[in-house]
Order: sequence, then C-alpha cells, then structure tokens
Amino acid sequence: MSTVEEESDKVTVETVNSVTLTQDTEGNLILHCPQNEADEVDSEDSTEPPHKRLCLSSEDDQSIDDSTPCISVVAVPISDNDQSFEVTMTATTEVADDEINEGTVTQIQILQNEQLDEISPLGNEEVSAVSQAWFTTKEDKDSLTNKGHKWKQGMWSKEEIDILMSNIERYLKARGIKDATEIIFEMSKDERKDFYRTIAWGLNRPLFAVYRRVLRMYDDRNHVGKYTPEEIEKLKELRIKHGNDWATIGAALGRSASSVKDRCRLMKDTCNTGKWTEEEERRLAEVVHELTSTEPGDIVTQGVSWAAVAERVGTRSEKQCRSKWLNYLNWKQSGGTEWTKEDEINLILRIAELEVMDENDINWDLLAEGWSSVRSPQWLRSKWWTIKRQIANHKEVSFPVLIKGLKQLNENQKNNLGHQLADNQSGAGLSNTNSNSGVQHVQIRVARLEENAGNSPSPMAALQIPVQITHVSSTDSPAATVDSETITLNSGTLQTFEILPSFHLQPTGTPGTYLLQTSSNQGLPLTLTTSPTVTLTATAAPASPEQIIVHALSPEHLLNTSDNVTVQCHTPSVIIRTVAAEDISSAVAQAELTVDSDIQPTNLTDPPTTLEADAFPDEIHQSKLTVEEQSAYNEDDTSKYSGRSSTELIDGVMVRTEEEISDSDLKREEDCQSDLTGTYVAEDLGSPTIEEEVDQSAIDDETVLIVPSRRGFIQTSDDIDTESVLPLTTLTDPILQHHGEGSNIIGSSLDSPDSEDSKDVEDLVSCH
DNA sequence: AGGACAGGTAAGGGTAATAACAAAAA
DNA sequence: TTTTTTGTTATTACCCTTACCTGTCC
Repeated sequence: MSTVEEESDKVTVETVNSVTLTQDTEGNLILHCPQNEADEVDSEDSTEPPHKRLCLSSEDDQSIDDSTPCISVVAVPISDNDQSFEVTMTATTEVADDEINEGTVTQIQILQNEQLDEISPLGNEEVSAVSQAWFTTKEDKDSLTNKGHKWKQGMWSKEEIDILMSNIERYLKARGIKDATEIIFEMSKDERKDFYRTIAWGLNRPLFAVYRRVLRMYDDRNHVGKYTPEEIEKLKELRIKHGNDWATIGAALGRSASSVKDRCRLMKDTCNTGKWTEEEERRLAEVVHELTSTEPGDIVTQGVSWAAVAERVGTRSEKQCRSKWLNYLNWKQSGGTEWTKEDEINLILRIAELEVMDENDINWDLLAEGWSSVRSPQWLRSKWWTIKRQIANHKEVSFPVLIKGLKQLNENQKNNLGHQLADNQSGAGLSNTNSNSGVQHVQIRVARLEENAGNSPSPMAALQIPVQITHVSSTDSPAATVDSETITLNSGTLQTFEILPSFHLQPTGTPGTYLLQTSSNQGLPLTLTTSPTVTLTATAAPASPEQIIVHALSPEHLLNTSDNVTVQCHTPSVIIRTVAAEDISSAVAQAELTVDSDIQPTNLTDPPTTLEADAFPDEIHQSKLTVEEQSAYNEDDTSKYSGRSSTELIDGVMVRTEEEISDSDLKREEDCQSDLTGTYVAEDLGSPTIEEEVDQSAIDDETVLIVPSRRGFIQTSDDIDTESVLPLTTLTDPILQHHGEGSNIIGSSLDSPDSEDSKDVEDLVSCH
C-alpha cells in the first residue's frame, strides 16, 4: 500500500443517526435526532410509533412544544487547538404533542434541561419520577414499577457519567462554587438541598443511586488502589479492634468504609489461595447444591448465597467460591464442553443477531441457555470481554460498530491464513502489533482528528468534508401529508436552527442529493449562526428528493456553486454527518444558500468531480448513501433492528459507523464514488469492516466514510473560543441524554488517550 | 404521633481488569 | 531446551442494590 504517511492516512468514519441541529446556551452544537427509543421508556408504548418529525429546536423554548425531539447529539470541539471534534449522540423519546403522557417525560426533561441555566425547578411537567425520587423502600419501588416506570440499573455507562459530570459542572457554575466536594462533604443538607435532584437531570436512575455515585466519585479515599501488605496487616488489627465499624477502620487507614469492608471480605483468615484441591471442589459443589436444593449436574447460576456457601466451605471466601463455581465447577459437573474458536465466532454472530444497540441490553442468561460450552452467563459475559478487547479501542466505538468489526475480523481470520493477513495489514500501513494472527489490537477509529496528520504538510489539506447532512424522506408517508416541516435555518419562527454560517449545496448527481459545502474560514463544519442568511426549508412537496445529502466540502468546491438552491424535503429525518476537515484553513468563498422547496439546485458543480482524488487527496473519505438503500432501510429494514422501535426505522435513522481507513482506501472510495456518480451508497450500518489489504475492489459495500482530520472542528460560531469548548469529559450533553436503555450513543468517546498510539492501530476497516 | 424527607450503614451480589499460572508454539 | 505467546484461572479493587436505620421537619 502506499507509503504515504501511514498515520495520516487513516481515515475515520462516523455514523450518526438522523438528527437535527440546535445550539445550546453554551454555544455547543447539538444535533437532535428524531427517533425511536421512545419505546422503552414507558412500557405502555403503543405499537404505533410516535409521530415523528424533525425537531429543530433552538434555544427558544417554543421549540419544545411543536417539535418532538428525540435524539440529541452534541458535537463539541474537543480541543481548543486542534479544533477536532467529536459527535455524541443519544436517543430520546419522541412523542407527538398531544401524546404527552408519562412517556414523554423524557423529552420534556431534556428540553428543560437544556435550559438548565434558568434553573427552574423541575417545572410542572412531570420529570422522571425515577430520577427525582429517592425511593429506597421496596414500596416506593413497587409503586413506581406499577406505574410503568423503568429505570437503569447496573454499571453506569460512560455517557451517564458524562451527563452527571456535566450536570455537576453546571450546578457549580450556576452557583459560583469551584469544587463539588464543598457541596458534597461540607455543606449542610439544607445548603445543598437541591443538589442531588438537580444533577440527576437526564439520568434515569433513582436519586439515591445518583447520590451514591457522587459520593464515591468525590471521595478521595476511594480509588486509592491496591492494598499494601502493611495496610493489610493494619487492617487486620483494626478489624479486631473495631469489628464491623467500617467507617472507623477506613478513617484509620485513609480508605473509604466500603473499601475496607470489601477488602475484609476477601480475607477470611482461613482462606486458601491458589489452586483448589479436589476436596475443596467437592465440598463447594455439595454445599451449593444443598443450599439451593439442586442436584449434582444441575446448572445453578443464580440464587446462591455465596456468603453462606463460603461459610460452609470453610477454606475459601465467598468470592472465590462464586468464581470457582460459575467459571468452572458447575460447568464441569454438568457435562460442559470446551469452548472453541467456533463458539467464539458464534457468540459474535449471536450477539449481532440480537440487534441490540447497547451492550447492556444483552440478556446473557438467555444467550447462555443450552450452550454447553458456556460455563455460565457470567462467564460468557467475561468471555465477551476478552473478545471485545481484540479491538484496541473498543471503548470508543459504538456497539454496532464493534460487532461489525468483530464479525469482519473473525471472517478474515477464518478466510485468511495468518501470515497472509499479517502481511497485508502491514502493507496497508495499518499497524498490527501482532505479526501472526493479526487478531489483536485491531482498532476501529472513531472520527477524530489525527494528531500526527496535522504535522505533515500534506496534501490532505485539500480534503475536508466537514459535514454531511442527509435529509431522508420517510418512506412510510410518501404523501408527506404529515410532517412537511420547514426547517428554517435561522429565522423561521417555527423551528429554526441554523447551520453553517455559509454553505453551498451541490447536486451529487443523485436526484435529491446534494452536497453542502462550507467554507473553511468559518472555522467549522457545522455552525449555528445567528445570521439569517441560510435557510433550509423542508417541505412536503412531493417532488422532494428522497434525501438530501449535504456535505461540507473542501473550499475548492465552493467555487462553482450557485448561491441559491432549494431542496425539498418532506421527511422527518435528517442525517447529519460531521466530519473533521483536514486543513480547512484555507478560507473559501462563502456563499449562502437557501434551500427552498421548489427550486432545483442550480449552478452546482458536479459533485462527483469534486470528489475526485485530486480534490481529496489522500485523506478524504466520503460517505455515500444510496437513496434506494436508504429507503429500503427505512421501510423494510425494520427487521434489522428488531430490538428497536419501529419508528426509528421509519425515520430512516442511520447509524454511522466509525472506522478508520487507509488513505488508499479513501482514494478508492472516492474514485468509486465518482464512478457511482449520483448514487450514494447507503451507509451500511455496520459497515465498518476490517480488511487486510487496502486493495479491496470491493467498495461495493458502500460504507460511508468521512475523513476526519485533526483540523476538522465544529464551531458554534465565529466568535467561539476555546472557552466554549466543553471539556472532553463532558462531550455528551447531559441534557440530551436519553433516559432509558434505548439511548444510542454513538461515537461518544472522544478523547481517548490511547488513540495516540496509532502505531498499534491496525485496523483496517474497509468500506465495502 | 406520624410520616415525608434526606441521608446513612452494612451486607452481599456483581463486574472489570489484572496478576499468575499453564499450555502451546516458536 | 529455552523463550515467547496465548489461553485459563485466580485475585481483587470497585461498583451497585437492598434492607434497614436515623435525625429533622412539618
């Protein structure tokens, strides 16, 4: 593969759901995506998908009423200097105005949250009863459950933590407090009275859970790390002296009470370590079966009181007992078979089949059922973890992307000889740390700007595809009777929002598909400006294009574009892709475009050409969407997402995958694209694939690729400065966070420190 | 007196990450 | 045989929920 700086050739693609843009009070760009997920929030959901529409809500409150926001995406610059940005998106429920009922709570909350600054206490609308209630009693819980409330349990996701942190930050800011610990540990209950309730905004968790989380987070005696032998000794003494007074013991050791309590649980004095003797195993099995009234050979994975078991076993702690049982003994005794590579592939496929958008939605018990080589649901889950880690940056990519990547990876492994793979990979410039199997350390890149790339003067500068906006018409209502919405960027009274300070639309060759170009000097691909110049109107006009794809292109392309273009859309969903542009520095003429429903784009340069390799030297990757596919997706593909609400599908939500591709890939893509003139390849949902060689003639897969460059960025406005940039940790706007399991967060990771080691990156994600 | 509120504690089930160790491959 | 790699197990630092408790205020 080309020898061009490998680092820089990596291209990242990002997939997003359909969204709309808004800007929050802090100047952050927020993409709202109408959609699905509404579901889960309230169990009672009727089969009828909530009425969806575009919701372009701006800061003005009105948007609340007529728009029904659903998904929110926050795109924020993550770094002041490099202007790189990431997009995080979450889904929220969307409901028609009149349907407001409990199910809409989410939405309301979000909107309100958006205006958190004017901290008006929860308002009258009912806020999530869950996040506003302490409910520590079983009665409270049952009561809420009976009312149809559901809430999140278990480990907090990164997104939730982001929200929490962001909420806290806002709270502090609003009150001029610098350190949250002041509130948490120093203030009186009265002084902090609305603290927890306020920061619980957007979190579908009981207030008490939020409270616990916060305490742990800010307790510096927590997370102290490994206990030293000295500490263990001291702990033993203190234990004798103070019994179970964990607070006292913890204080003496400089550890939190729960930490010392947990540590003590691990060290019963009679505990053995290391290999279990046969006698111990026999005893364990006996005790487990006895206490659970089961027979040897039965599979027992739940309902075991491990403390009681450990007590009876005598020589092992409860954790040792549990671990031994769930990871080995029970399986052994019930005639389990060995786990094979095939099982592994199977696992990936089965998980993929589940179509869940969130790993937490996987029912491991169900998955493990009847699978003889699976030792226990818990074991299977941990197995999954080890598989997942084959993708170096698994934490950064969305779940669907991860699955896709793993599938591809396994296919490659199956189809290629190890060495071949390795060779190809290295040739492609994708680093593969592992010379043989090539399995390890594959990395899927999230749209992020590459640090290194920036340093090289490279040609890539020319390639910038900062933003792509796709408007998809909903196939379900061809008549577009319903939502013919007007998206007015900027002045409309209705839902207005503004995008790019200036941009151009270019026909792509596909009817209804245009490329939106932005000038680079705006600084950002996506910008919400106050200037009333740009208006994008989507109407129900029948003639409306199936979709409008707007791309922010490199400056060069702007030249030939005409100023006014009208685009008609009668569809509710908008897909916006944001991509980092490489070196957009070169200012480009900025033209303003107005999209009208009736007008056809004029004077637009032929997009295909612009997409040529020249225009986009090595770096740019363009994503394509095919109208057909898109439509198909909308109407027929529901099955694909069985796990999600049908509404989502209808809306044509697309999930964008993020991947990294080599520049050659990009080029190919581009070429391909130009060939396809007019045909936009649908971005296939899980398209990121990992390929070993750059050379894949198979671009047919139509993955959408966008090239991110470290220079890409999103700015809310020209005057935006670094101040307005949210810290990395708060990329996810809490406000937007969706409650409930349905939240779809894509590409939320951002900062990932590890990304730096692009050397290890070996991903090859192909765009098939 | 009773109940809601706002915390708080301890117990215990569970997870994620890693350390240790063993088996296999080079 | 020795070394390196890979795969299992064991360990452990933390996490989270549950059940129950406490003090204050109305």
